[in-house]
Amino acid sequence: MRTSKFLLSTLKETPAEASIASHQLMLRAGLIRQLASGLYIWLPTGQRVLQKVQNIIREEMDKSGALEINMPVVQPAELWQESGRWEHYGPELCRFNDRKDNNFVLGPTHEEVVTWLSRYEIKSYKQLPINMYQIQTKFRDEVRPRFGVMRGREFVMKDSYSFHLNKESLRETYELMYDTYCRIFDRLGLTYRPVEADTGSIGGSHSHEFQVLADAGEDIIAFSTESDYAANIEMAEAVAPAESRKAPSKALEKISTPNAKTIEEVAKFLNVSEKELCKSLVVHGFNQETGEKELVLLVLRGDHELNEVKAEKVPGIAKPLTMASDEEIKNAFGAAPGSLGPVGFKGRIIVDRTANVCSDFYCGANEDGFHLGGVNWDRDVQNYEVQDLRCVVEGDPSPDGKGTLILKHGIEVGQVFELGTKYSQAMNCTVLNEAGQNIPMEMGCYGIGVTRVIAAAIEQNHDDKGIVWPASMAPFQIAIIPINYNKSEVVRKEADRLYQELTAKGYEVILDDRGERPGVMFADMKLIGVPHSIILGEKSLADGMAEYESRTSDEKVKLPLAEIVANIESQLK
RNA sequence: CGGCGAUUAGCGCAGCCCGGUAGCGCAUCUGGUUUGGGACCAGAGGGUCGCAGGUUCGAACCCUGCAUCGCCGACCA
Repeated sequence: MRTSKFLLSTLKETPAEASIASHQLMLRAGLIRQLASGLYIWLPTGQRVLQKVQNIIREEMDKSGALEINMPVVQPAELWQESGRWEHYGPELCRFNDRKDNNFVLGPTHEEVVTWLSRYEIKSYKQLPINMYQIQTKFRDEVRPRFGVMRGREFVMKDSYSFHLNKESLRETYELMYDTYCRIFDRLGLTYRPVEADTGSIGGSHSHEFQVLADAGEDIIAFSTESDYAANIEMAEAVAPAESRKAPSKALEKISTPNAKTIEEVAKFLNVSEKELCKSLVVHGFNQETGEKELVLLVLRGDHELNEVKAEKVPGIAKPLTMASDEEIKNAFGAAPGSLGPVGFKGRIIVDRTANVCSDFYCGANEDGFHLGGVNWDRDVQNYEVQDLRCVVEGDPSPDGKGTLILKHGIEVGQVFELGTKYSQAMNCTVLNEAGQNIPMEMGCYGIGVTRVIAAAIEQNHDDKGIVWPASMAPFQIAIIPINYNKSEVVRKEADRLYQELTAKGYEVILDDRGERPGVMFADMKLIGVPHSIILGEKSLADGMAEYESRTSDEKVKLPLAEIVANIESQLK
């Protein structure tokens, strides 16, 4: 490619809307342009990267035996009504009507469509297992699109779906996909970790996420210092403290705490550590026998945070987790949030494992402006349950008993699920087994955020000059930077000759034939992150020399012209 | 969806408080000079000042509403 025939579209200044490195660099390097909130155009440079990532994914998926298909972006609402997700998916699912007033959705994912497909195509266990994938555009009307393509509304995803006669077969393919994903992310040159994950709204029983480690990541991952244990913080278990609760040593007392409402304020006012307080949160729940709505009080130690995913999984707590309104709280407790506590509360109380070993603690008195001190479980509060409710913090013991936990930010670039029969049962997707019985197929699903992978790669690989692509993703492998291309015939001839030679050998080369000043060319090629550069100048050429520069080092190496190609080829191997 | 903020040339911004000729830097185009790390000189083009309404002799500026974009939070295969 010659720059004069290309749309380089680099920017010297950073557009104001971009806050993280990958977003800024994708705009500056001319990879993407924003069309509207969460919607992006992929410019030629970006499209080249996108295609490289897609090709790697496609190669590895094909190698794993998966079959590529292509499903429509637009899907009939009936399928979503069948699966039940028409009601449950919420406003993120973009719905619309066609001219005949039929309901449709823009596909945020394709479980329904692929299940419909299998229902018609798969009749016999002899056709199983089968794994079908596509690389395709998805649309999710995100509440808050941000960080460029990291969380766009429209994005490219590789999604695959496997169908099985039984759980053993599903587990085999799950493992195969897990390994395939490792190979894909290895080839993409990413630093990542597979971690145990929650299954979220897609449902299912068993799941791993593939997390690219980066400070800009929106997820938090817990790792063990001494074992392979790694889990999304949503899933990471806070094990029950080893020490047992101390016996009460103080009497219950009521303390006036004017204007102290938050844990921080109360701790400061009482001049005690936040660990000596317990915080009380009120959420919606329902009676498990009658189904009647009720408020549930969750109690955590003052310095801990509620893990909403864990709370939602407790039977009798509303899903999605909903905090009670101030009015509901006032009616049930006689006090506003900021002065709530378990003492005297008649409803259901769920206590976090760690809060449960607190003794002589402080909590709200259920009277505005007052807290209680010297509170003790059993003595002062009798009817409560104990659950794991909190987010783990650094230093907590690892759930596998080996080492302690550390926390890091991650970008979720892939996830694998064992779905089981959630969709096949709801949508009557069955197969005949050897005994001639119709049974619902076991399903798995496996996704990779293709566009997000690119942002994640840049988060991990950039410097102050621009993107430093992993070799497998770079839009071009080699840049030829001729100084005085438009004036010096010697330079122009050699640049053109090298360009032809390298292109003929199948390398992806960009020749900067704009005749720009050297600094401009150096800056642009670094910004878009071309891994290898050949610099041609009149003086060096007179001595039969050219210069080589790698994107990862600022040093230029002078080499005889005759060796320059062989030198680069050895590095590209 | 809540809180905050922004919207003026392709990009980054000033002008608004205190109403009266719409500006700066970068980018673009022309000519010249220059050519080893985002040059210089001279000139040129480019604006419904987000939209609608109001106040006023007169609104980028004051007032009201709306829209869009962003940030923080909530949310999220």
